[in-house]
Amino acid sequence: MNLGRPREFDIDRALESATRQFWVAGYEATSMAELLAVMNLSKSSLYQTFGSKEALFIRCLDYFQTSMAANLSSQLQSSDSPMQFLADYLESVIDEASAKSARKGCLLVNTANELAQRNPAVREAVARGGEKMIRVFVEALEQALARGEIHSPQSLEELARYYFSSVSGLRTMVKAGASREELEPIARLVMKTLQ
Amino acid sequence: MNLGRPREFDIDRALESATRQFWVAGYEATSMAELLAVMNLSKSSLYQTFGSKEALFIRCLDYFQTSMAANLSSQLQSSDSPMQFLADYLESVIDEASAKSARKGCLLVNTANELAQRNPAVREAVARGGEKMIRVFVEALEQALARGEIHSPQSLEELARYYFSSVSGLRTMVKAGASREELEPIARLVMKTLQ
DNA sequence: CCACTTATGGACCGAATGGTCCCTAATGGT
DNA sequence: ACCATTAGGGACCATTCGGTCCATAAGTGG
Repeated sequence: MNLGRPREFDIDRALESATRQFWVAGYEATSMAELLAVMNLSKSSLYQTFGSKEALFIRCLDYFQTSMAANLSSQLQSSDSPMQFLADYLESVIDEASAKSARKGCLLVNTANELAQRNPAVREAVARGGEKMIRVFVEALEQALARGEIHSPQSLEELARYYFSSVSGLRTMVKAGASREELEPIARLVMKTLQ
Repeated sequence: MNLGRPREFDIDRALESATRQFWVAGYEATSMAELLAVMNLSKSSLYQTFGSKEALFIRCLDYFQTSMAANLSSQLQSSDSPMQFLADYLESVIDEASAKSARKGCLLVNTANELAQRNPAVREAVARGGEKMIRVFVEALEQALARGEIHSPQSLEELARYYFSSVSGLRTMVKAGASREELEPIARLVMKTLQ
């Protein structure tokens, strides 16, 4: 039984717009006014549905996390080789360096740096998302191991964390303005370390 | 000829206080009111001396960069071995993970992620600072090479950038709440890659 | 059709934002 | 002594911030 006036907007669409805004500008630099504009909502709808800026942000983090992990998983599945998948992802990070559009990076990494350590709820959401990404990387490494493409004595868990950390580092370099020429050798070293 | 009433505060001391504040809270989340408090200045003094929040911030970035590079250099000099110096620095990053106090990371890395790509002047200041740190790392690697502690065929420049990127990645992991146990294996992999 | 519930638009809010301005204080040069 | 120049205290400013509230609209179940 669905009582009351029906909602006129789609929550997921609204979340997607909000997520993009937070992604580009960060949490602090995004105002409620901007969110209302991109989500195309009235103030009361937003507050009634999401409660507060912070609550909305955490919803966005989870939304991002979910779609990001699904995306990565499907890319892994459709990839020829798991190691190639990992190399391709590094490459896509580097591609942002020469992109004309905003280098927005990864919302989880941005958030980890901006306010994860100041806000416990945010930190947990970031940790959840990071863990999900790492699970995908572990899966890729498992496949690689089965194919004999990995000879490292490290645990796959550790390798996946190393890879995730390396991605985060590359992302920081991209944001700081590093060039593709500077980043490529780094990515190659990372891939070499995995094998 | 020094005309006019003499300044009653020490610019470097004021910069140091401001830097610490930006370091802990980030740019957006630091208000002028907080800056006035920690710098112990009146509004007019601050605006007369530094011009604006953004200009002050860039002064802070340069202040940070200078003292940071000097610090690293002296640590390298007083270290037993250059590779040990690099390993120690990674360890100091990891130490923050178990620290009770705020995990403030590195102001340059924080800034790269928060607003380097939105603000060109800031991006340049961050790039300057990053380059300075990389110079120290290159120096360490040169000493290590001379001692025969490096066998990698990579250029030292590339290795130094790899190392810097790895530090940035570790810092992100720390901010996201990773534990020392998760971080140690990453640091070991990084050091292994350098050799 | 009515009662109830939920959604929406938008006026309104106090507090905080970064920044300006003016008046007075303190110095050096002449 | 006095004037030019710079420093400092703090009132003041428009704007923006995140958030609340209320009247009205739009549905559903009885």
